[in-house]
Amino acid sequence: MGRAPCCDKASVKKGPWSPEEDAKLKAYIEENGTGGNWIALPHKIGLKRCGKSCRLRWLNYLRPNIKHGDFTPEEDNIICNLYISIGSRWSIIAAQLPGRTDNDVKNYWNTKLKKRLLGRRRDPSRSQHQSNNQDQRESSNENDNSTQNLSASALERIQLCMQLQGLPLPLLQPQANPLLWANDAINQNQGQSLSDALPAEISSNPPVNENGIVSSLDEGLLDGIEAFSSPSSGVHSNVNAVEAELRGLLYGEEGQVSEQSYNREEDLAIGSMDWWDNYANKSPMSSWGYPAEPNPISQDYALLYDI
DNA sequence: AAAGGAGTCAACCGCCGTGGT
DNA sequence: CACCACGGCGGTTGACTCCTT
Repeated sequence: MGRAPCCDKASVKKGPWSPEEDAKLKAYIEENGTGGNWIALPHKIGLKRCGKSCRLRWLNYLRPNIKHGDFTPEEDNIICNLYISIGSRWSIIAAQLPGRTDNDVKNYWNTKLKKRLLGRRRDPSRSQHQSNNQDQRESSNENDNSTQNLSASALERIQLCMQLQGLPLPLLQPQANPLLWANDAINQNQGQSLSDALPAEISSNPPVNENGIVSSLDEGLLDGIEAFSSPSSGVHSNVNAVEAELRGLLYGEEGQVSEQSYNREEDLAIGSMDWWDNYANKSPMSSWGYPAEPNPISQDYALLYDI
């Protein structure tokens, strides 16, 4: 049996708020507060709106000191830092950004930052010799797409997997850096089965069923790692590419990630260790390409979660 | 100029945690 | 302890705008 709806869906208005509705809601709350009951509020002021809708409208738009648009580089830093550390905990992230709402931050991440961090990929069709052969172009694009999707989803899913496995937060555990984790699994265990390649933390609590098949939750993640680690795939160096790209982006080298940086083994060491060590242990903010300064947010979060 | 695609963002949906009874 | 109502949250949707062809 499902939960009773919070309001009569048939009688409430949906969709964009009119200026009149905004004015009513704003005037009432500024004078009386919410009264501790959002559900009852619309009835009090004669709005044909769901209480939740009123709450959302107030928190995301009408509330004083709300900032819209034009996120600053510092705000980008905070969002990226926290997203990598804690994932899509938008309310926590937004709480670190005065004037920003969780909805705003979420939208900003999904539409801009994620693409900048995960979505921007070198386009082989541009760097390779131009070909007039349509089949070749399609083939190239296909490979590019699969690599692109793989990199992004693998990165996010590695993070998600770790969180769900209850592993230590990467922020304070460099050895748990998902990229390092993937790299280690790949580079130290070439030729082994994936389960053998998994780190102890995962192996001791494997997301696999009795048949040795990974749970649906982690299939994508492990697909990604399989593909990275497959000797025949030739794409395992894309972990390096992701790191190089992250560094390129985060160190302000936008558009300057070179051809060479994508397939050089040195990148593994440079990208993994420097990036994460800087991020986790030294001056986290400096690793994002902006002036180094203490990162009270990380500290606050560590305190908050007692890690 | 028009059509289609891509990007953006406000708003909705439904689940979950919590506090009150 | 169980139940209920509510607030909070993250994921998703859809309308709108802008861009490209």
